[in-house]
Amino acid sequence: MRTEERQIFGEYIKSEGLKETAPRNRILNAFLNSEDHVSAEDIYLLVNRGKRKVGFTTVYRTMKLISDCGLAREVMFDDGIARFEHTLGRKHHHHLICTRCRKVIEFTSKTMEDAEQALLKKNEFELQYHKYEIFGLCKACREQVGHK
Amino acid sequence: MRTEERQIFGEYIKSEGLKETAPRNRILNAFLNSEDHVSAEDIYLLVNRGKRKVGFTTVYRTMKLISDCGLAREVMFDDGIARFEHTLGRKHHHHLICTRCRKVIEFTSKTMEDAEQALLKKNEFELQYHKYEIFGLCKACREQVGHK
DNA sequence: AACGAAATTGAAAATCATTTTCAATATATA
DNA sequence: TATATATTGAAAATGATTTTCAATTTCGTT
Ligand SMILES: [Mn+2]
Ligand SMILES: [Mn+2]
Ligand SMILES: [Zn+2]
Ligand SMILES: [Zn+2]
Repeated sequence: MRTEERQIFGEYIKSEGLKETAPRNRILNAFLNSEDHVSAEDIYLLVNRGKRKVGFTTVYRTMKLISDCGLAREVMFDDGIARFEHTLGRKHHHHLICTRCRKVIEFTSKTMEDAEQALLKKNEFELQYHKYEIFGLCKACREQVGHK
Repeated sequence: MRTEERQIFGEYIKSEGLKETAPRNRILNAFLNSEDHVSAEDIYLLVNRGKRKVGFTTVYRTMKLISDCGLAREVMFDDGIARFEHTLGRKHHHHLICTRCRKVIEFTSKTMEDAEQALLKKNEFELQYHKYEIFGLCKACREQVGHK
């Protein structure tokens, strides 16, 4: 499984004159088997469930490679912890983040993108990247907290 | 000048059983005389231009008081440095940030706010706060960099 | 005006995610 | 297999912010 991703990573490694190693493959596997928005620590824990250990440093370095070759994107919410999400075959999107249970809902909005285009034009601003994050309570948490 | 702000701060200090001190007043003055989006370091430098020195710790602590009493809001862009902006009499807004010269343009958009409302309703999500930050090149930088 | 309880100050140490350093180890090409 | 080059990971460094704590200041009460 995840043949395409592994191939992209392998080719990137080769093209950069880097070497294929066991730690790198284990980290790539952990990431490919993970759900969205995993931190370096998440990966570190996933990768080190067995006997052989991989260091934190290598996790950080390899997640950078995985990002650089186009398989992941680093997102930074409000807690100072970088997280990685899959990018292959995924569309650009933004996030609704539950401050209680940390659930993340992804969204896109044509209306908003259009409004942004107009805004950029009006301010003669050239977009490089943007982040739109909405923090609050998800449905489940809202019910548990008793907000109406 | 800035009578109202000083009064709000003074009343907050009193109501919390805190004490009015020279360092606090100097930091408040520096903030009140500053433009938007100043960092703790900015305030530290402004406050320490003269003879008497105020420590970094006190700047951080006092900026928290200034925020807590409603005169400032802490905003965190992409560089890991907290900045403070004035809130008294200002409307909610978001930011266009030039990655080259660090100029910040504030904006609001009724269209976007409406789209967000629809999004929140659709996802049964209760808003607490949100951030919308657009990074790119301002007009001046675009011209200097030679982007069309 | 002086007293004294309580708050404040700021230098230094701690925090915490992430990065850098560097000696030991692994990979890949000849 | 030899060798050049890249990788690893423990430990130290980083950098913004917070915490600690002994010395100092504030302010209501004598
Ligand atoms: Mn996402
Ligand atoms: Mn602003
Ligand atoms: Zn939730
Ligand atoms: Zn600019």
